[in-house]
Amino acid sequence: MYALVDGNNFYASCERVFNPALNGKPVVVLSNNDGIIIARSNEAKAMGIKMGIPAFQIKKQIENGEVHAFSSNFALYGDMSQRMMQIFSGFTPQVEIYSIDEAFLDFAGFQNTDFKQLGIELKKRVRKYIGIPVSVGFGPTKTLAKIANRIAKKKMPQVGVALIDTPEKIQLALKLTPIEEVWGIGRRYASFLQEHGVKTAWDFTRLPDAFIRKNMSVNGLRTKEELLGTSCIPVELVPPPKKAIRTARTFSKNTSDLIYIEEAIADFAAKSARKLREEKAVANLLTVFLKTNRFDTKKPYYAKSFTLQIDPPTSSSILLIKKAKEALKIIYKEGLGYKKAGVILSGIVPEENRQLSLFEAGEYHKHRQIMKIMDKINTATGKEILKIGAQGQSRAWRLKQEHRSRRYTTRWDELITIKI
DNA sequence: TCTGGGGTCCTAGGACCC
DNA sequence: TCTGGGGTCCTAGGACCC
Repeated sequence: MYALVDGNNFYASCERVFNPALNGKPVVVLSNNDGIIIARSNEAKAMGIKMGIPAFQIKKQIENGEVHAFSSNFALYGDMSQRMMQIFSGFTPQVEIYSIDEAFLDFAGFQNTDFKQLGIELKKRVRKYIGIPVSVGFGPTKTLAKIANRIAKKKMPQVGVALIDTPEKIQLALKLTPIEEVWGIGRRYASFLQEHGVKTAWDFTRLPDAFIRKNMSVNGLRTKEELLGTSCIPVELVPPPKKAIRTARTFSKNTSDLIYIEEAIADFAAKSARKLREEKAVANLLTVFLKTNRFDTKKPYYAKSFTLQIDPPTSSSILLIKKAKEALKIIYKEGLGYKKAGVILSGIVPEENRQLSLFEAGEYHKHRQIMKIMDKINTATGKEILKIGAQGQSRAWRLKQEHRSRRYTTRWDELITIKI
């Protein structure tokens, strides 16, 4: 038996933990730059506020206090997430952290367990210690656990726990689940399947294997098997090493200024490099991309990327910034208003497997020492106190965050400063 | 005026090798 | 008139997830 546990309206719930006056009120959380809606409380959903819509569409309701809006505060959500996962691991050591707000729990070997009761207990404990409401779905496969979770949330919100443990319940659950709600069936496949008369998860399991294989690759087939109760997606207790690391931002304003863009790209490269060092890895490919505003119908859309080989592979912010600037110069065209840019590191290998070239050993160790100290200080202070000069001070491209809450759980200095 | 960010996997087709 | 077979690796594009 597997469980899928997730935080209800996770980001909105995190904000409420520190602002209980907002319980029962419409709350939304905005993306970077206060751009779009990325989380909604039930009350906000009930008002018809859709996921992913641009924030300006509900600007009025935010300003007149009808809706409470928060800029995203990922330092807070990340920390709350860790605490929540900690509670999960008190129920089984087999926990796969699937995303910031959800985890698969593997209950292999739990004989004669009342899972429903276990789910209720888990919910209670998370609520008590973390303050976040969660939903729990149990099923014999991960895909069915997902479905059970959805049913718990939609059909039995008072309990918030659902269990699929017999063939009869599997069938019923599949018939209750619209095809577009199935894990692994996205927008494209859903509309394709609907055109072929598939409305529910149950209809999908009636399709011939050959048809699924031909149109949806082996993944489609796997989903079918999982829906029928045969587990083929294992729980991953150890996160696999990253294959790509990316840092990208939308600028709050269009800019054509190469100096500012260079600064932004340098900062993205440094941030990516730091994530790379956290993985204890080095990269041998670096991609820089640059885009104009894709929503502007009056001007031609320009989006280009360029990838450079990094030889020998490195995780040094200094070297990666240098490379990123090179790549930027290749794709930068004067006179365009750029809206978004980013840096992607790939070709990632563990640091210990790194091929050392004969002549760079000295420089490599020098950089390594500098980075180590930099990371140590920045981690200890919780701020980016030490930076490479190229990352700049002006931050003209900085994020717009008009509604950010405090970093309640991770930034004590900030709290104290505000009190004074 | 204003539209996010960070990932993964699969497949087809081309380049290249013997 | 006639133009092999078998394999690997890489990349771009398209699908998916949160």
